Amino acid sequence: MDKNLKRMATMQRMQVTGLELFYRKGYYNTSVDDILKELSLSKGAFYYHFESKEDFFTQIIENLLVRRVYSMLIEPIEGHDNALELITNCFENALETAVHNELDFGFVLNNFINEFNGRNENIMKHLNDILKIWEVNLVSAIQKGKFNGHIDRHVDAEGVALYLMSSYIGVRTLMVENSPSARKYRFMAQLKHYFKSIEVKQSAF
Amino acid sequence: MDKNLKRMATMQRMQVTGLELFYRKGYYNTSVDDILKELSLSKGAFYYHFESKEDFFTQIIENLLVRRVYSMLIEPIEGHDNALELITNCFENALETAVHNELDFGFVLNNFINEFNGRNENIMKHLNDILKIWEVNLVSAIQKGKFNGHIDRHVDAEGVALYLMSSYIGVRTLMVENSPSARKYRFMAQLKHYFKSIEVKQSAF
DNA sequence: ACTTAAACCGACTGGCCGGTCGGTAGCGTT
DNA sequence: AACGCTACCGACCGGCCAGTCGGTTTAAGT
Repeated sequence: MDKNLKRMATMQRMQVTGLELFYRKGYYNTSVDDILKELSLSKGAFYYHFESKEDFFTQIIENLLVRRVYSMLIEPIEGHDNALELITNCFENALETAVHNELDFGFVLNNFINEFNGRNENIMKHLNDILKIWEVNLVSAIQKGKFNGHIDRHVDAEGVALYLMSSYIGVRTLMVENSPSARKYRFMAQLKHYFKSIEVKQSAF
Repeated sequence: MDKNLKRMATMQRMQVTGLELFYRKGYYNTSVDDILKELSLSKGAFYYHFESKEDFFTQIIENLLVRRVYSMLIEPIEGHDNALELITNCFENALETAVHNELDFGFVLNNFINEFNGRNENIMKHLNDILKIWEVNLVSAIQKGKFNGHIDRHVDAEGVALYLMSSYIGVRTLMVENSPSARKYRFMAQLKHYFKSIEVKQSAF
């Protein structure tokens, strides 16, 4: 078990650095040696722990990406409060980390999906699974909102989820170069506008 | 001039095929030879007409991308009719071509921006210019809509433009794998919802 | 028929990158 | 002290790719 710890620690270090570099420079434009140089490790170490570059990336998805998407985009919307408020705060926080140029997982997904689309079916399946998880959880949050009387009963939960995911993914691309902070602010304002159009109309009777 | 025509024709063929392949496989994953093979041309022909792969791509942006973004995303919203209707129809058409897996230029921009972000500043500038043009035209269409009494005077035109671009770019990523046609339909329904929240409220008096 | 230049050919180079493999350092076990 | 195993080293291989260059084809001009 002690030995296993050593093994795990090295693999973890490689994966964390790998994700960081793949995110910044893209999968195909990051060589295995790039990652190894960062860690002062050798090719031998890499291929001792992983079968191939693709296997390495697959494990990164399963060990790091999935969990971080959970903690950043899914757990925050799981409560029983007003779903629209939960989602608003969740997006606000996620975009705030994006403003600071940190790893942001809606955008990471967008990047990787674009890079692997039509090129690596296996990895695409993994990435789509994560999107699916996000989507399912958004849908159920919205349905909960309808049940709790915060959201208009007539809205299409899947449609709203799709629209939310779309706008989030898209705004991240638009934030990469031009005044991310201002764009985040504008985006959140419009999101609230949109939410007003689907929340229950409480006429002032 | 006759000679120039030959020259132009060959360069045009290379650029059209180049854009097609860069779009499908990515810039860095498409070799110059890939493009040449498709056209039964040789390396010599390529480097006779273009200085480098990067120069080639820059010319593709300026000669093809810019124009097609104009005809697909900008000209359709330039009229004096109801801005929200114009934009709705424009997005509807653009997403319809996307459903059929054709070149779709909102998505092309997203792809390329992700690929070049942090890697090639020069190309990024060109791509951002196109986004800027799109944005400016959306903003002015919305302002026209406010002036013409179709859109609520209190809305933030830049915010709406950003939100529209975001959602469009994002939904294209989400359409690449899962039931694009159904998602297009859902997306358009939500877009109309959103538009209802920013159009002028005409109480039925 | 001869000249000239534009257009195009394709073998080659140098560098990078994923993956291999024969070795070895360190450490616990006996 | 000898063994054996995990973790790691780094030289090397084969393939790919952007870019080069000496040469050939084509066609217009004279």
